[in-house]
Amino acid sequence: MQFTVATWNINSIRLRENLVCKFLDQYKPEILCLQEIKSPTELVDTKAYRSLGYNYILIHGQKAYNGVTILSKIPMVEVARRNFINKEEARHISARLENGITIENCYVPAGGDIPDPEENPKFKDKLDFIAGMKQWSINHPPKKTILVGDLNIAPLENDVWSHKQLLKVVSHTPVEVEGMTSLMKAGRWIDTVRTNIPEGKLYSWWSYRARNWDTSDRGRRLDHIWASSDLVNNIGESVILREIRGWERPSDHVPVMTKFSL
DNA sequence: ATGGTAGTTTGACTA
Repeated sequence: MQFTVATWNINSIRLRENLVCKFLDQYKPEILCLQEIKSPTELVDTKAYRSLGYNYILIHGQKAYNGVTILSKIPMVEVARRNFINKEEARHISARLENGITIENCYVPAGGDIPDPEENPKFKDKLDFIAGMKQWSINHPPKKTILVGDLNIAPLENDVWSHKQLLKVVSHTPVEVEGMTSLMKAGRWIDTVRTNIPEGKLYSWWSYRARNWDTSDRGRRLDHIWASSDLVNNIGESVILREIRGWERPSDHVPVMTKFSL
C-alpha cells in the first residue's frame, strides 16, 4: 500500500479551515499533521474534514498559542502527548496507524530573537526541547516511525536564502543546527525531503514581513519529514508546495509531503 | 541597522 504524509504549520486552524479543505481536496494526503492551530481543542470544528474522508482526527489544542492536530483517512489511535521540556504547552501528539506506522507530530519552540540561552529563555527552551527529543530518541529508538512538524530549524546551507547572513539568526545558528544533527544521529532519523531532493535551495516558510515574499524569496526550510532508519526502503517522493504561499490569506508556512510505500 | 506583518484577543504576547 501507498500513503502520503503531509505536515503544515497552519497558523490558526479556525481562520484557515477553508485553506485546509482546499489543500486536502486538491492533494489528498492520507495523513495531514498541523501545527500552530491556535485553538482550544473544543473549538475546532471537524465536520468539514470528516466530510472529505478524514474520519480519524486527533487534536491537542491550547488557547491562543501552539496546538497540534492529526487528520487521517487511515484508522489511527492516539499514542502520547509529550512535553519535551517542563512546560504545559501543546507541542506534540503521536498516533499509531492501522498499517503499523507511528506518526510523531512536533512543534518545536521558535526560540525568540536573541540566539543566546543565557540572555533569552525562549532560546534556552528551544535548545532544551531539541535535547529532550534527542534523549527520547535514545530511550525509545524509533521503529516504523515518521516524525514530522515545524521544527523551526533550517539545518543546511541550502535550507536558507543566505547561509552567511543567517548564521546569527535564530533558526540557522550553529548551536541549533548541531542540536538537530545530533538528534537525527541519535535517532538514526532520515530526512526524507533531502533524500529525494539533495541539491538546491528549498524553503517551506517565508516571513509575512517581506513586502514581496515571492520575488525577494528570502525563505527557510523549517518544516520537516523524517523517517526512522528501518523505513529507508519505503520512502517515496517528496514535495514542498510553494504555490500555497500564494493562496489567499495564506499561512507563512507551506505544506511538505512525502509518499511512502509498505 | 531597523522594521516590516499576522493571529489571538482588547492589551500584549508570540511568531
